[in-house]
Amino acid sequence: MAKGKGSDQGAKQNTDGIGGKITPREEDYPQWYQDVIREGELAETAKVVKGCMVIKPHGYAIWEKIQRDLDARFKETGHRNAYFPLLIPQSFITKEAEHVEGFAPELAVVTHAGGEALEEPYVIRPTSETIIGHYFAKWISSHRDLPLLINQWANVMRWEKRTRMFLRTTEFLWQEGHTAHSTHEEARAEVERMLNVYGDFAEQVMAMPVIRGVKTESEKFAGALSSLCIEAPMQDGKALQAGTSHDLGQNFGRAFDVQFQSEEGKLDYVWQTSWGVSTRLVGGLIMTHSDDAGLVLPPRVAPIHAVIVPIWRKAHERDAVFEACARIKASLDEIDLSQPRSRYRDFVEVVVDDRPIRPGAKFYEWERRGVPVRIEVGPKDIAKGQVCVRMRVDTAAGTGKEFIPEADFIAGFRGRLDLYQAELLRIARERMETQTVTLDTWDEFLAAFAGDASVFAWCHWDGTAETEAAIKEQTKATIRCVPLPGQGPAPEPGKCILTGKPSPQRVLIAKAY
RNA sequence: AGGGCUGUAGCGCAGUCUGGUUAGCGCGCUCGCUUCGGGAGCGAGAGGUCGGGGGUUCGAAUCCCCCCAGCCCUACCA
Repeated sequence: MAKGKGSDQGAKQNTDGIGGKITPREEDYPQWYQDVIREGELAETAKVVKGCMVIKPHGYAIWEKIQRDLDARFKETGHRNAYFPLLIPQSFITKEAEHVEGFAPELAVVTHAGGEALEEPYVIRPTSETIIGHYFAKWISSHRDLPLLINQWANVMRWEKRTRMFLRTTEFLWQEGHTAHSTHEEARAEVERMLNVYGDFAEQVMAMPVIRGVKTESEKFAGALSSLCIEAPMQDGKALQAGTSHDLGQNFGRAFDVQFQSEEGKLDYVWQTSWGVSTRLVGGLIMTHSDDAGLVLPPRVAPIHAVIVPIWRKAHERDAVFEACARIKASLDEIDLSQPRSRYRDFVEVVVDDRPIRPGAKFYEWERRGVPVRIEVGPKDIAKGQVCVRMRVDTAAGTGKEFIPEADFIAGFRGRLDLYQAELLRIARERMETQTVTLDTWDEFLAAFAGDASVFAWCHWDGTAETEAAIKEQTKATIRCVPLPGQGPAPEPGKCILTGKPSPQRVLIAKAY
């Protein structure tokens, strides 16, 4: 076998041992996912608490990036943050019939406090519709109090049977928007508006393409009239429900007696919505971009944009190299990455890795952490007034080692990040296209979902829950959503892929996380 | 919740079947010297409730019981 001359050959032979091993995706995708999280120092399983995770600083910093961008978008659309109790009186949960049925199996309940049994147990919130409904009832009495647009950043707990880091943990961090409106039309507009906020965020900030759609009756939120969602394709062809936006109708308004007096003086129940995204997004980020060398981060969610690795041998070189590193960092520090009309200013985050270990070891480490840009500064570079640049992933934003005049590099840095961001989205979209198929026969369908395989399949469906369940039972694939206008193939009638009965349009089917 | 696999140092593992002195190995970690543009070399070190509890035994990482946790497959699930 011919030996590759590229450095990658040597690297592969040494992946176990120093640091941990990252299992290649083709070998074992779930193991790869866990390896990336461990080696990227994103999180670890709590172990001492079932199903929970410890989010480590680098992982949490990504969540903070996500939070900050979304928070600005919520405020931009008129929402205000508030905070409600973690514990909810058990009786609240039971007030909305469908809601309690949906959540009862996964509730954690506090039965004792202060050394005594509680008269009425508290539920640890799995979501806050009920307790927020209670307060909405107190806050709303007139149409002048509407719309009421509230968001909460919080943790919630759902006792899931099976957990996976970031994707489904017992406790997770999220935001939940809760709004109340005087008409159903207005509430529906809000539901759509926030779904689009999520969709835009996923694509623009996370560089994660999504399909926007409507959940089927069996997949919708417990207690909602309907649920909109964004579904993101992962590298293994499975779908990740990355965000949901629910039309709650008047269900919770009735359950919690949230009434308002209209302009005409009539009493009516409010129309409510709720919408949320969670730390699951971090899992989606990992499975959208990362590779066998570890984490890959789009610049807009990267806690660190660039790492500078000083290269030197002799003591007298050291000072000059460190000085150059400090100068380059200072120049990069000044670069403003803020988006137009942003509520917050964002500057380039740079780390100079001056630890006394060999450069190669640093390269591997920062690659595993997903830092977009690596800069090497050595005596030769200083002599030539240049920097050596290597992007985390080869794209149009940069390929291989580039040697660039320092001033040009600084001047082009923001553009480089923007292009890299765009390239990651382009690559993800291309992959989505290759994973997306239009299927018309059940044989094709069975083949596409054989074993552990999954694709994004556009198929006709007769619209019945029975067929939906049959598809799931036979293939483990589920109807992810009925696409919104502009998503997926243009609607045209056809025949259900399983039953042959008439279908008005194709729906998205995939295995799901 | 059912089935399977697993739990020994930070990470990855051997040892368990067939019980027996101070529980090993690789990497990582600490110190020293030489090194430093893709995971350095040599030398000297540190680091362990063998997941937890109970039992059998002269003696348990090893055998038995219970529990906890993780991974995979079902089932369940915004």
